[in-house]
Amino acid sequence: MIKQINDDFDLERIAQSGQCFRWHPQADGSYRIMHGEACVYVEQLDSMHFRFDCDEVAFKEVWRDYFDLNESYSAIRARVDEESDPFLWRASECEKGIRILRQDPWETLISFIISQNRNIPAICRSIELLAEAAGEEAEDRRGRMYRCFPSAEAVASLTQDALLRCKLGYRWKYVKSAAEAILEGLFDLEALKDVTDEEAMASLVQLPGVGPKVASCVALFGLHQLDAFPVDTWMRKVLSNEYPQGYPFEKYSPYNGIFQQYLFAYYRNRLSALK
DNA sequence: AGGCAGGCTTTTA
DNA sequence: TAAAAGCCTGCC
Repeated sequence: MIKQINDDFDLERIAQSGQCFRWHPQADGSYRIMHGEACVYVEQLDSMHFRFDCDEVAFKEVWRDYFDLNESYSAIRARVDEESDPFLWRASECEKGIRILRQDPWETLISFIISQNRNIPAICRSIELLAEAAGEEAEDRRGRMYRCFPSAEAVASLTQDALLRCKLGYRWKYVKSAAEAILEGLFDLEALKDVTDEEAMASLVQLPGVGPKVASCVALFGLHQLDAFPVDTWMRKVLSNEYPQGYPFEKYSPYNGIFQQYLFAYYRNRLSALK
């Protein structure tokens, strides 16, 4: 099924943006993308055309929403002025095509708890091991098996040893207690979609192993709060090197998170070697 | 009280 | 050997 998308949409840039960990490049040039219970193959044919290996119903009910295709990123990007903010302008020109995926809040929470103090290949490996250990098995459209992201119940039932075999290290306790809090109804992730990003952050940081960085990633990537602005080691460098007099958050509200993605990707993927 | 050093598992380059 | 999309604890 071929779709024409008339907006910023670049699979490779999204894959390298660090927001998703279950996009697997295939030999045929497509990505195999797992999301909750679902799996799809997507191939970019040119700047506007994409082959989705799924039926129309799945596209309408799952993937159009997941890729946030009802939002115009080019319109949001047009808010940046080359004269007044040349660094962000260059970053957004170079990285246009990134979109903020509407990922599952639970999967996002666990993924970013796992991400702390680790690089991306290691994060992806732990998530696959966790899916292997506790996720339901399913078959994709090409007849290959895959593992869904495991439920809170399945994760909560894993032993310390099983979690350590997923290479979680000291984070195993954080993963387990987050799963237990959700399972016991002490923590309602879905309800956080309806509160402000400040309130969601305040709530998320109460979970053990969740600090400001992980909480803002969950708000942005899992709750689709587009104003959330994760600050990690790379963003600290961007802010101190490029915006020593302060970053204009008010100017880009309520889309600070989208611009954060351009800055982060631009700095990490293109400029880091130069500095 | 609030800031800061040190520790934490493992992988990657 | 250092750094990696950090966070927690304990100390001052």
